[in-house]
Amino acid sequence: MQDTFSPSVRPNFGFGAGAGKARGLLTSLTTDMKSAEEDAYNYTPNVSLALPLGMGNPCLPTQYHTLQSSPVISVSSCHQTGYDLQNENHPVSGYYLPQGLRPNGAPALESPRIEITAYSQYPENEVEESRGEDHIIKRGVNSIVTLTLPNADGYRDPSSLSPASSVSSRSCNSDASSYESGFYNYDNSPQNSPWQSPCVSPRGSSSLLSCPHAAGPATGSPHHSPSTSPQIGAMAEEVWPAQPRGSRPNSPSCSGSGGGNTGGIGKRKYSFNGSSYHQTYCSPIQSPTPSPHGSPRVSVTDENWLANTNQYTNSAIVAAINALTTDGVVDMGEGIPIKTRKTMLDLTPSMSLKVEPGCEELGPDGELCHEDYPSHLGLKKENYGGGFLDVPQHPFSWPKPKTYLSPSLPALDWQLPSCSGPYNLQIEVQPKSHHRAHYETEGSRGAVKALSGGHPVVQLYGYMESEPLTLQLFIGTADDRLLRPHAFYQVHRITGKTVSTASHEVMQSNTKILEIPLLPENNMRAIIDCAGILKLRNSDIELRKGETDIGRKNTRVRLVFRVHINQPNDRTVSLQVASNPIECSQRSAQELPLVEKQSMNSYPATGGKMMLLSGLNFLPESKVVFVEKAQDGHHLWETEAKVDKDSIKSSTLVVEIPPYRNQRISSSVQVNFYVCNGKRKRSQYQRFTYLPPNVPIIKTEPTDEYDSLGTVGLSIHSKPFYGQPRLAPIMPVTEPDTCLVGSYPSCPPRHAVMPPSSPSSSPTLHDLSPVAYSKCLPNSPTHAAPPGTMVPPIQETPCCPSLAHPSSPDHNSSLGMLHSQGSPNHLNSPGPQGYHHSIYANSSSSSSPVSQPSTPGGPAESSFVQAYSPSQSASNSAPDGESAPSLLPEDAAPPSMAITVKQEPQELDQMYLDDVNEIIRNDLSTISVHTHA
DNA sequence: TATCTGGAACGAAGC
DNA sequence: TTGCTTCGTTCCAGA
Repeated sequence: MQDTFSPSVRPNFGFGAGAGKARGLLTSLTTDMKSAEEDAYNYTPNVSLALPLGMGNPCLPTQYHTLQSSPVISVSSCHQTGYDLQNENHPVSGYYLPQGLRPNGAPALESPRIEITAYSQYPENEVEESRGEDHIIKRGVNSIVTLTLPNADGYRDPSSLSPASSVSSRSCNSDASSYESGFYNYDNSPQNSPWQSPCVSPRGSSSLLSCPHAAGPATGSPHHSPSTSPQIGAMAEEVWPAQPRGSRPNSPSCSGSGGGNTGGIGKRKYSFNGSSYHQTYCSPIQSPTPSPHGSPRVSVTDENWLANTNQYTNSAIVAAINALTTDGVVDMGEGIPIKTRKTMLDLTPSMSLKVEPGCEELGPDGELCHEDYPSHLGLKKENYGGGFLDVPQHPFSWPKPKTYLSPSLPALDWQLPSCSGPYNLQIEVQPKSHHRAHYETEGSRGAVKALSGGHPVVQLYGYMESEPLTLQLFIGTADDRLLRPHAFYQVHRITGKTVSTASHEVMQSNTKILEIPLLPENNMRAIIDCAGILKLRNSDIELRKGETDIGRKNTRVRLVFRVHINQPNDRTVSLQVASNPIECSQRSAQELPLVEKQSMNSYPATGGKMMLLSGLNFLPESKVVFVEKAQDGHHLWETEAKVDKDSIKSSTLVVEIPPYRNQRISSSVQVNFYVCNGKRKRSQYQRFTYLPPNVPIIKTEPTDEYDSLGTVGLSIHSKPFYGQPRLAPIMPVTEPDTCLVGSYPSCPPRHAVMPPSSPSSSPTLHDLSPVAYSKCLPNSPTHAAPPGTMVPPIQETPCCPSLAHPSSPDHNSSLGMLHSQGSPNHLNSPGPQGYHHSIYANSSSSSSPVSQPSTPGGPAESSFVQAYSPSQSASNSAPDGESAPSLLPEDAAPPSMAITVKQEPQELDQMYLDDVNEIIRNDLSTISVHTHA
């Protein structure tokens, strides 16, 4: 949020070219805005510049401790590497590119921004840096203004956090919060928040020297960004006026339209051409100057904002101009909705609160504040007492992990690997695919459960220290874009007798994070029985400035787990894994067909075999459609499979595998199929691989649960729902964890550290090393990949080849990965689809010089991925040994596969998501047009 | 009694 | 513009 302007971030600017460019821009901001925009949107070539973190980032080293010697204004545009790949239809290659622009997934790092560093402009004292939401306020030595062109900071209001576990928790949406709402939170985004930038090694990397900025706000804490928004998530909550339960009045929507529950007038319309959508993109909010008041954002009036079709850039520019004209002092009041202002004001006081010991306890990273920490409680009550429901502290406590020592934790929208070096974070037990989220007006609907009836389980492998760690959990998106915090859902802490796992909430960049202890005595394994999902009113979120996502039909989420491991060298390794998608709406859960398992993942092109599908909401009229798409998104083939109507049950369905359109394929071909219950009622895409006729099929052992199904004598394979395959208990399929290009040392062999099966580890692996980063990040615009490319958004390399069990059927995937470091398998991976190679402090950087490929979206990677995707996908999709890839010689697969196999980057085929994506695409294209025009 | 759940009503948006 | 459908949000009631 807010504070994103951390010194660390600056490094980006530090890049020679980038810096120079930036300066030029400054001088000609007014006139050159367009170019800036273009940069932002197109991810122009500055690839090198784009890499925020990379080696190029000089910042890292001294950033925290050293002041910059000279003011620097730089504009950098980073590329996102892999976003577009996923979009099949993006007219604009850069759809996702504008990172800053889009909260969606664009890595903050890549978003173009303008940073202004004023050295002595502000008395050190005057500069208060708040770590964004966090409460830490630091006095910055230098004031640096960072303007993120496109996005604003607020991904979501900090305020949006519902009071922890309290049932009556207030929604973030409360009026108070609205102020922030306007901004997309990119705070976390690397761009904005320095500390999060991977490249930075908090403690000392000499490399940083190169970055003048680094010194930046040394203010003591990298966390603090001068410009940071005053708001603190927690504070916001507290500030909110108490809202009677069930009353809608507070929601913006209500106020605006006086309308119905859903938000009447205020509700956004989904037409992209119209301005309505634009409204949300608002101003760049970050105030360049540290505002004592706490309002960090540069205000841009809505009118102004709206006027521009290129809101992102324009706003950014405007913000920059404002910043310049005001010397960084921005009149927050201007352009900010009354409501917002009010909130801001309210928040002001909270700033001080931020400086709470509790937060500090966690570590230098100001971002993380434990709301629940006892130490905080007192403060909260005192300060926020009125109308705020204090969340009871969790009775459990555990030794405070030292994981947060690193000031530069990655932003929540960063794509992190699930394994790195010896460590591997895995979801041993996936959550159920449906979990009805509760509104603030409702009581809790309980913790997310596992399919088996228990709860999700997460385990960290490879960690041998005695020091406990903290597992972070937040609600992430599950659409086809990069994984990022979900704007419309927050994790909700569940407490009670039935909850065995300690936890507490923390706010980071307007996203509530549940922190759960990972204890050595528990084998670094945590049962997630303390996490529910809170639904925020769409109207509340959509009305926020800068919010670009729409809530309607955007009801799918993923549980995102992170762990930060401090290394001896003071570096921090951050791992992340995301669960399978979870449908959170009541209606969807009741109406949409869901395929949870399928008896086989692959079969010869001749087809004809019966496949048993297991899931929910199957109807007599359900249809099963096999689809093959080209990389450009075009349908190459589509056919309706024969369904055995007699055997249809609500939870099982038997379908005959249709023959593939080409019976003579020489390599496996991945297609998808879905179950359709009618218009707009389709299941997600399920993967299926057609094998060359002559390929021997290896069958996996049927799982117990399906043994009886024998109707067709089929064994069911658990299927990864989204990107991640579900592991069958018996035959755990290792998801091909992909890593960013192997920059990072491969994960330890699973046998050594890992459990036999790794179900859901997210595919992420990226090299965090700075070097890798620099190389990777800058993907060429090409990355923007042709619209509609099926290539996974982010190219990941199989992260831990070793992860694949030799014994596991999945093995193939591992093979593929081995050969190609970037395997696209993440297609399935639920997790982050793009990884920031961010290991900010990662020691391993050296390990993989190669990191290049890992770059999401990097051209090279793309191609690479394509080539292997088939196999990978196959492997991914078919964990069971049947997948062709495993069978095929390593050499054999690649080339041909590239041609025949199309990978679906995202399996979100839900109509919902499609709709949303479509809208966004349209919107973007419109913007793009304007920009170029 | 409080919490969890499932179901459904209500109203607005979308078509 | 109207009517129907879809969806989000709130409310109710039972376990």
